[in-house]
Amino acid sequence: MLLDDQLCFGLYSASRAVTGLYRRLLEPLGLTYPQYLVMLVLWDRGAVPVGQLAEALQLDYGTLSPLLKRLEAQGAVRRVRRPEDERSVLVELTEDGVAMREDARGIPTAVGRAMGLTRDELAETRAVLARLTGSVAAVLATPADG
Amino acid sequence: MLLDDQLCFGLYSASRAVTGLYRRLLEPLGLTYPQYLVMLVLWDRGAVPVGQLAEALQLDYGTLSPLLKRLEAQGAVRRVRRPEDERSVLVELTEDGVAMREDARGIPTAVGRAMGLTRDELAETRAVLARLTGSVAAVLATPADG
DNA sequence: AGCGTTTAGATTGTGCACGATGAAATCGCG
DNA sequence: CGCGATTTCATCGTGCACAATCTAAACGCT
Repeated sequence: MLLDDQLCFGLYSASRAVTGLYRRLLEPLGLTYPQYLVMLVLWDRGAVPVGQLAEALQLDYGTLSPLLKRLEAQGAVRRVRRPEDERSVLVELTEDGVAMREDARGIPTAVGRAMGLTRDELAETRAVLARLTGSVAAVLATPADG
Repeated sequence: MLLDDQLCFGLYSASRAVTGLYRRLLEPLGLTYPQYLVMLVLWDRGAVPVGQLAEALQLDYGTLSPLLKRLEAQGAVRRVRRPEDERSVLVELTEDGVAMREDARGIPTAVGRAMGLTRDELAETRAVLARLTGSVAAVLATPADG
């Protein structure tokens, strides 16, 4: 029942440390880490509805709506209601948002370097964490006990 | 530059999934995950000053002060200024706080099961993440570039 | 003793993260 | 066609997480 014996705390610490690293790397771009994740999806896929962002990032509207509002306020994205379905809001990059991609080019490798892991360790850990996330999500998906 | 290719996103997702699992497990105790981490330290060490909690959890006063205030409001801990150094605040368990330990007994194994990893994978991942956290922290400790 | 410095902690402001609720548009079924 | 159900998104409230600022107590140096 000790703190450092539990993987959870390691996970929690590592996640916060990495977020802190992104904070420094993204500060020149004026982005936070979750905002950067949204930009990654948009750079890859182009315009997507809010719901697809929510699914890709596993975040709910309560988190994404104000986040997208801030991204829009700073001119990185635009939100447009889709004419063929007025419920849906399409999030698309502005020119500034497209241009940001250049400024963010070096970030993934910088983060990779800072982590100080071998290529194999990176891949292995990524795979294990994906399995872990899936397993935990499955447990959480069962309504009552777990 | 894809989302799922990056360990960071795996880390971020896994951390949030595990926190969600704790949310469910801790709900009967009326604790959040960070509050539970504080309780773990107190159950292990007894009364400690706020600064030691901050160091153990790698959180700053801005996070801990209100968190401890809430823990005190619900009767799990007490905060007492130390007479021999009035700057320092000692956080100690109340009787209710001590008693909570019993209710929390099953949580670590429940989490371990939900993660669905082998004992070796758990240990290995914990070790890799500790190294990663240290490496990132070292980079962040260097003032400007990284 | 006097006074600047350091230390321990609290407070404030911003931005996630999530549960709960609400509102509008669309769909489906009789 | 009418109307309840579903889908899509926004809003609100609570609780982290962190940077910046502030306060008060203790320390150190002359």
